[in-house]
Amino acid sequence: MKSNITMKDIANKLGVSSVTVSKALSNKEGVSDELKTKIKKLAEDMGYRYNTAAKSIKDGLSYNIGVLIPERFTGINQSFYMTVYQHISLHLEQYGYFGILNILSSEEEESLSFPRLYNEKKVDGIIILGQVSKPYIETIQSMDLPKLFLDFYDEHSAIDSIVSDNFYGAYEITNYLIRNNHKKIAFVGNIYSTSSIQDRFLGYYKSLLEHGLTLDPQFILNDRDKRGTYIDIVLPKETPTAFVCNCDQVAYNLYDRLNTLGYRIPEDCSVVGFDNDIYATLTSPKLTTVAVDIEKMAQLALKTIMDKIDNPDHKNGRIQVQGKIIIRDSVRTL
Amino acid sequence: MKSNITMKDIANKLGVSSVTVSKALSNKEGVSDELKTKIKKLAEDMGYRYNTAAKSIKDGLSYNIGVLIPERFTGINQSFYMTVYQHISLHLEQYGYFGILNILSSEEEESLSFPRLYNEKKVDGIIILGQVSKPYIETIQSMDLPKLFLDFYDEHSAIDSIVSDNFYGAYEITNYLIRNNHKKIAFVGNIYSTSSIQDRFLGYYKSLLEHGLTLDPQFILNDRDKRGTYIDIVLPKETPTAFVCNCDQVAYNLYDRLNTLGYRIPEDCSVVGFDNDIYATLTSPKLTTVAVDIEKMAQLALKTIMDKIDNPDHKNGRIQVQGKIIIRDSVRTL
DNA sequence: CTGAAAGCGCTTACAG
DNA sequence: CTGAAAGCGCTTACAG
Repeated sequence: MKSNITMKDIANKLGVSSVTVSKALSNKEGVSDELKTKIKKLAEDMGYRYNTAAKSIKDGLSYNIGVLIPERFTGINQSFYMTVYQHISLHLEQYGYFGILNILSSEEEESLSFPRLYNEKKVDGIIILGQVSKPYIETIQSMDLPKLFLDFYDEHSAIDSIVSDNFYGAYEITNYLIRNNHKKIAFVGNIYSTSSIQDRFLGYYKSLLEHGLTLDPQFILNDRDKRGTYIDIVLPKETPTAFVCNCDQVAYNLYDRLNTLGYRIPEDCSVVGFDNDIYATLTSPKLTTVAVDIEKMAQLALKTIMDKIDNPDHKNGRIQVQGKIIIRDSVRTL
Repeated sequence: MKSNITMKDIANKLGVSSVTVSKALSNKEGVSDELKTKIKKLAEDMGYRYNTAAKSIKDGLSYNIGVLIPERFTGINQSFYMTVYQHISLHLEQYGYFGILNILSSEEEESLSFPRLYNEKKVDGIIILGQVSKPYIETIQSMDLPKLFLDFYDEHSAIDSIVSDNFYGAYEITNYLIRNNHKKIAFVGNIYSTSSIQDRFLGYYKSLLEHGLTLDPQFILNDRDKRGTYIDIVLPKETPTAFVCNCDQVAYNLYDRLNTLGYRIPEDCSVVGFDNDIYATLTSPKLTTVAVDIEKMAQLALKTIMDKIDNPDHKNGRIQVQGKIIIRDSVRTL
């Protein structure tokens, strides 16, 4: 099987023109059925493969979508974004597209450089998966390409985004704790860190408000520093009966902390998380949490970016995807 | 900033030819330094982006590497291959390449269809990450493209492969158990399932042989069915004092099983794993295991595939990357 | 139904 | 040092 068969090669063998071969292989009008069949058969036999690059250069599309993940979200213990990427990659199939992963290094983010993906016109659109710094958002905004934020958003930015419904998710799971007669409920997370955490915090707060519970500032527990590195969680003087953690991994960290201090879960303290990722089922007891609908987020993200490729003026604004509470064994009824 | 600036646009503005612009931007000989600087400056100002597709069509290279992962290795709880993919994606940077993930569906694997990645000439080489069926190996072999097996190999296939040193890794961790005075040591894994598991089993066996211990067939415990789905692990009549699990996830499953049956780890039973993935540190007690050098595997895989792109006759054969034992808390000295 | 011509954006080989 | 010509593999618009 010779390398690099082109339409011309097929055309020559059959004594027709490459235009005819092109039409036949892409099922266009204007070729007799007989010839069409003959061409397809020969193409198959010769091991012909379509050269996408040639098409790309014609219509200015790469048929690739870029997924940009900031380096700090790609640690060995943070499989969430890779799982999202996996779903995206799977659904790209139905659009005839492929996905290119570009991990954004911290240096690039700080020096505000464009991702290589962009400089080399490798993609027709780009999904930014995971919060980037404010200045870098401007860099992204200046890119001449359809773009979409996934799993975060920025108030000042006009860029479309798709997020899980952090606010109502946290609201509902806090309601669940209150229905189980908890009153001293702490929130675990750095509420200045990302918009997701902030929204989850506010959902938690809304639930407290609705139930006439006061928000004790001591019950907002920090889980990470400014750069996103996890820190030891410091418990307040009075131990809460329940903890709303901003994500499952932090719930996992909290389990450790509580165990070390001699508290049993859920006998002494109830804990809930958010994300329903691998940490939720690997802990003991298994974690009650809010499941993010990764499937739907990936699907919507692709639909949106494809719409924008077709029509650059297409606007979706911020779309929130509802999650659902998964009840496991980490909450006790008081 | 106008969309789609080309070299011609820059050339027109400066009253030079596009050939000169091409030379200037790629730092070729034959343009005065003065003009070169002027061209680069203008390109920057105009927001020019290089069109890789045009280059692709010239030299027949896509500057992409494909990573093919069989669907069954991409479950929510199987982050290992995604981690490997992540490392690959990171190292691709230094070659000026990008990575395209193609998850191979079970239907494609069964119907022996080429991955879409191949049919559309999207990549210059392909890394198959995770064992595929024997018939599908032949399909891969018939692909007219540099290819490499990562984390598995096939004896009949002439395709280069990079694997972690399963044999010696298992050998050494079994030695470690024996040094801790264990004598009744079981192996957990379906030894007909993949070459990795087989090799790990044989390393375990070598250790037994060397220490004059007999291999009791009842001490080979099955962990999965033919299709790779995990099954309940059935313990032998006489309980071993130690278990060599073929991977960390199975060790995790075994922990569950042993706990249910009332055995404590490591007081009653010692357990070791393989891979040092997320399961190793999320279990309690933390798992003593063999760390696979993902970093080095990814690096070698890329080096090899790039060598093959440069020279299709390049042959590496099977390369084994040494792992190392990570001692944690799941083994007790008898 | 079939095909010659032109063009997508770049590079290479050659001429001046 | 600079550029006209040809070509990579395909498609589109048009002519026959």
